[in-house]
Amino acid sequence: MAEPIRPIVTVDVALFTLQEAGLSVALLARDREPYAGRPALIGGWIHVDEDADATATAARVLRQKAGLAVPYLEQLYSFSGPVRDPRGWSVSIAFIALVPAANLVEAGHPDLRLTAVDALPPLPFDHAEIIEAALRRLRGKATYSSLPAFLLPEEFTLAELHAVYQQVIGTRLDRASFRRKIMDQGVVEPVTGRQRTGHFRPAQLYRLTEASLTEFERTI
Amino acid sequence: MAEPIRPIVTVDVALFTLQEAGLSVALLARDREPYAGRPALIGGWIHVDEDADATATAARVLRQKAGLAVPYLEQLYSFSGPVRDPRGWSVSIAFIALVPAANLVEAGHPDLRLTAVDALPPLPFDHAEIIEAALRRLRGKATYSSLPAFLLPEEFTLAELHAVYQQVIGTRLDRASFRRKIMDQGVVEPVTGRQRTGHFRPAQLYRLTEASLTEFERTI
DNA sequence: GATGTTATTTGCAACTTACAATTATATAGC
DNA sequence: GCTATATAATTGTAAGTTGCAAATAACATC
Repeated sequence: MAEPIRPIVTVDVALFTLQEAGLSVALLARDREPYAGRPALIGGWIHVDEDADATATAARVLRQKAGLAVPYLEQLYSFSGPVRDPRGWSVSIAFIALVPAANLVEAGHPDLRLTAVDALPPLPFDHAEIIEAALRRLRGKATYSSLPAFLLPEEFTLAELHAVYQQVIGTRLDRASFRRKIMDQGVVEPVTGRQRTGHFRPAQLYRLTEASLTEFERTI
Repeated sequence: MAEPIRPIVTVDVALFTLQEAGLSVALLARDREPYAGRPALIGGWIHVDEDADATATAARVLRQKAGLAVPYLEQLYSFSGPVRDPRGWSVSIAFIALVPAANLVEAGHPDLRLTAVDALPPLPFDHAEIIEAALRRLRGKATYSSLPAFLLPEEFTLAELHAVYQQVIGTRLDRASFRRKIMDQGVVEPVTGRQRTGHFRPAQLYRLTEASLTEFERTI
């Protein structure tokens, strides 16, 4: 039996960061057809001669097209079908990446355009759907993991962490309960001696205890 | 620029059911090379001329190779890389399916072999890794959703549901707390009038209130 | 009707969470 | 220096959850 026709396989990354305008996604003008010039998710082909897996493709595409190494990269879902790409039956292995805003400004490609997730333009392919799914995952995981911390630089205050969780989840969270949870779960550790000083009482600086995602304990 | 080489794309399904031996996965002897004759996950190629998306491929493969329509089918993760398949750089879009044991016995293909997840044989490709990831997802979602209920027939007693959750999660759960949670979250509704009668006090029969997965409420 | 067994509910202590108020600590102005 | 001010961090408490144990309910069988 002859081998069936192979679909097109690409990787797309929903790269999130936090700006004044709120949670934002990075869009990049497409450099070729279809939809050349239109802003879209950062994406590209798998290179079977160099990529160790799809995650490596995502990391390479982020590096080559956006000039970035991201502190958090997670596979989201694979979108597929005959019509999502005009070139034919296709699979997009979609990823979520989180990056502190400072990294994007310093290291990011100048063509990157950050758009608040509540003010997205029309997007090519099914990229709107991918961003929607990414937001659902992001908001879901924020309720039981350290995920939102990857939107902050390595050292941060608990007040900043609190604010980031609220922005990601989209609701107000009690200050005292939030601190207790984060401390009890051992998500962060104080950076000994280091305090952020402003005009008022200085805040203790913390960092994540784990370089990777930590999930909170939960019972049924 | 020439289009890059397309990887192989297949779909693999980790089909779970519950037997006396505990949570089990369905394995099927492979009908062609590579690894012809070896038991492996149910899987197959995407047919770009008939499949609406990868989920449709998974449903078609389950129907054609296992004779089954499953009440629960969810995309798990895409596994990829140059060495997982001897034919070359490949992507497997992996799925989780749950089915009540009775369905498998009645409708399932006779070649299906059910193997307890704690007694798996060596498996071809990265199927052991896929099953491991599927179990992690299954156990994770069991703590905050109706997922394990899809291993039961449409009508079930709360004692049965309790037992299934315990088997999936792998720990003892308090009877009273479990009942309260399931009832408070509105996961099930009583089948009015219907009771399962045995030798002792008959148990109320319930069914899921939603045909699809329901997640429990949770706060950070 | 007494007994055995499973189904279901109840009571309560321990633990969590939401909300409000209090205490702590810096700068800035005088 | 002392006070005002603003943010950081903790504490107190009521309301809600969960874990554990015991009590109550309902049927079949003898």
